[in-house]
Amino acid sequence: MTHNAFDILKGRDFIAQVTDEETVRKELSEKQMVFYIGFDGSADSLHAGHLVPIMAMMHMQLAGHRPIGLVGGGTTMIGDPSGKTEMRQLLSEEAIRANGRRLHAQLNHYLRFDDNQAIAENNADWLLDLNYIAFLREIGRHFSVNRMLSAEAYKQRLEKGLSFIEFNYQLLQAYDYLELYRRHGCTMQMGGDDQWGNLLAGVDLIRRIESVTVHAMTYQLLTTASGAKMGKTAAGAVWLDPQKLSPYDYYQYWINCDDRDVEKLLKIFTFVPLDEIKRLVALEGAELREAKRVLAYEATVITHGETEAKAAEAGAKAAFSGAGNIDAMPTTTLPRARLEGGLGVLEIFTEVGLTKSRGEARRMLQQGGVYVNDDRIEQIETTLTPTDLTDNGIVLRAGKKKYHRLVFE
RNA sequence: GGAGGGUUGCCCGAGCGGUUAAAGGGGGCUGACUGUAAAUCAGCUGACUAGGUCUACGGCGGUUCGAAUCCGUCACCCUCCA
Repeated sequence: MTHNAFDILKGRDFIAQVTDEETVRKELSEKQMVFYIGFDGSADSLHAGHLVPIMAMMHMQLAGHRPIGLVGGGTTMIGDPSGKTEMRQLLSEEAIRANGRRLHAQLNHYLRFDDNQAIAENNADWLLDLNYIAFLREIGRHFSVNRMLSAEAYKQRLEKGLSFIEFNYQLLQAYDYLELYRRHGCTMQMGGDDQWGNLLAGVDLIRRIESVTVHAMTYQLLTTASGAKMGKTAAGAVWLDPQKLSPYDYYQYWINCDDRDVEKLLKIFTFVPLDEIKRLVALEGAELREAKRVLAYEATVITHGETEAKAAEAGAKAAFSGAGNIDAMPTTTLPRARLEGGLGVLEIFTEVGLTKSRGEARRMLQQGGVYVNDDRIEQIETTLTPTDLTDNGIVLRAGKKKYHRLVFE
């Protein structure tokens, strides 16, 4: 086993492209490197898609390197057109600032910032007050429009339309790198593979202005076996903020992954050693669920901590295999009087969020997807009363996988 | 600045005065099969006091017994010309 960060990342299939593999590998094994990853400030929480860069940063930090978590308070004012089909809604400065603070707070769960082991920056600090003319003279002159236009990242947008504000994005990101090089001696930028062009722009800029060779590395853009982007579901992003997505649901997201993705996900989203992963994914058929359990548990530990991960696991066991702790299921507490008065099944399913509307609850019931205490409900008018109580509560289930427990006081 | 094209449900996309809550596809949901997997098949997929009403085809206004469909206007997007 090696402790070289490069080999670790490579072994776990993070890496897509590197400016100079040999030099990067060498530098990573010989000295502490300061590196940065930028996070877009357009949402108020990170989501599972961001975990790839976060995990990469964690591996790097564990190997002794120093991460800079850059929040794009300035660049988000512009919007990165790379790989996007259309221009994003521009947010207010205030909203972007608030998002930036929350993102830094979240990064703090994953990286150790004490003793300056990691650095939190926000490019609003140097971008917002830039002088346009000075910027053009110092930075703009180093950029070739011809080359920018030929970049893959802009191809799609050249057909659909690209505004000048977005076209500037790359210059700003390159300038960020320069700034971080100057402030902190940062010599490596990492990012998703769609960022390759932007990263290289920064490398070029630093070479031209500072006559120094710095590096860039991209990690794979993950898609699931069925072709969807990692970290997105039809219901929305898989948020890392427990307020926005409960640890129970977070655990469910991972355990429900496609068989074909387990190995990839274990490598990227957990710290499980490679030979252990090899053993886990060698399991066949239903046995593979053991690997998924490890994946879900470990991933949940990283984001929500051990206590929450155990609770999520116990809740899942209670729901799906009759063992575990029934109290750990998603639960809503209601006044006992409501139960005594009779709780309409359609109402309560909608109230706890198992269905979005009464209409949906009705439809699901008609299709046989509404269960109370594991009994299928057939009558639309069914109401729950104290006789339905088992173990002091009532377990509602929508379809096969969505459980919710009611308790009364 | 000029000419033309466009804006439809979660997404793509048909419709071009009534029979359109709006074809078709994707996605999603439920059921069957299973392993909380995939694939497959079937059904469903605006809301509500559920068979009756309300809201919906970029915004507003108009014509008409009746409009997503016609007219005016505003906004945004695209293409070509300057």
